[in-house]
Amino acid sequence: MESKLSKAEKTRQFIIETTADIFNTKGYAGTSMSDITDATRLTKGSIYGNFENKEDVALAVFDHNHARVRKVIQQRMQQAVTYHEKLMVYVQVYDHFTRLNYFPRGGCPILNTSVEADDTNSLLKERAAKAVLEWKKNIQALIQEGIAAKEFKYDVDDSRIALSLIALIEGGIMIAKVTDSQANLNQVMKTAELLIKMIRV
Amino acid sequence: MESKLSKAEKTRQFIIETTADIFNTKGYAGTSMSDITDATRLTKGSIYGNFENKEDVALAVFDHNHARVRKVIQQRMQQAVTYHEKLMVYVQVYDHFTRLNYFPRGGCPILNTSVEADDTNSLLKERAAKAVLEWKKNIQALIQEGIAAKEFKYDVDDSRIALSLIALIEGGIMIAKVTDSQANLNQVMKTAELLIKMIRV
DNA sequence: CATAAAATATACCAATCGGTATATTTTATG
DNA sequence: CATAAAATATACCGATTGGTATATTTTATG
Repeated sequence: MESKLSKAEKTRQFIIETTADIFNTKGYAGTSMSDITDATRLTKGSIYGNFENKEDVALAVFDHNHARVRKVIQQRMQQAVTYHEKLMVYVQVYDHFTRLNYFPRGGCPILNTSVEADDTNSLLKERAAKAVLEWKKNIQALIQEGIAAKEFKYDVDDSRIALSLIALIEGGIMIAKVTDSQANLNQVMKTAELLIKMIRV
Repeated sequence: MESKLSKAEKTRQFIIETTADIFNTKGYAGTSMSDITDATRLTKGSIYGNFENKEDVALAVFDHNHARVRKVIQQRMQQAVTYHEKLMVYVQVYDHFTRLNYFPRGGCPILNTSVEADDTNSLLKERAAKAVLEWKKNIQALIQEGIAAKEFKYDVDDSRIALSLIALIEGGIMIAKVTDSQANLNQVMKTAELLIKMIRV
């Protein structure tokens, strides 16, 4: 019988899922192979049978964590009708950043990976950079469609708005996590809301 | 003769200065004692004679890097006349973030330390949190003085503006560093400028 | 310039690091 | 149910980790 996932594929997925939070809290340098074997209750042989090395696990984990966050956003965005509402999904999601458990423990994987890897690990950096630029592109597309639908002003600087929204979110998360205050993120999200309001016709 | 600094104090300062960039690029977990001895050409005995442990070095290095950034801002702010100009110092400084070498290699120490330490090191986290809240307080004070001087609207939400400015800057730095694009930070700083313009009477 | 104290270097520690070669077990297939 | 292949476990590697006890050197002082 063809099982959907081979044993190894299942193990691989299991390793990724059980170490997802570890990498996202302790970081790449801070996570050891023994952290991985302890958490999975597997041995090194099993880990190295499914991954090339620690970096390879970290890369797969980043993709997994990133996909998880994306999924939450996309899901909510489908419910939204207007483009204004669609953009506001970001504000709403990060307004409940702490409470909701959509997010992997340790916060935003893009932020964590970007900040750790930008000077130390080119492969992880590349993934994080791609994630940021893809995110930017998605927001720009929403704005452009909103313009076409006469919802947003025709001369909106979509690139600037997209980058600023991302910066507010990621910077807001940084502040909220280090000060242990979701309220601080909420205040930043109010400015994000203002930014979105300002581009409406 | 009373020398200003004792030998040990000079060595301590030397260790802090020569490892400042290392900690800020590789992070706390990523920096090893041998990184420190290699860079300083000192031995472990000398390092441990002046610091309790690695964490103790990292804490001193954070204070040093943070003070360095603060100094640049304060210096420029003294030249500014109006409160609008004072707030714009942030925009101007981070508009040249990459070019200028005020900043320690590795980017913003507050961002780096916050993101790494918020789930792993309570002492470093505490320092970073203090730095953020002090920064926030300073911006709020500028806004309040600007209000008193009839330069800013009387009903400005100073807390929200302060947090949003910080978020834009730190989020913008994250984006710029991971995408290797100062231009991305400049676009975010344009929004910061807009934010500052909006509170004027 | 002798001497005590302070600062630095040397030599070492057990533990852990990431990684690998090989043995064992589990799985799929005829 | 035998067998080959795939997956996992065992046992090990040298290097490096953060840290310390002690020896040596440098500094300040009477």
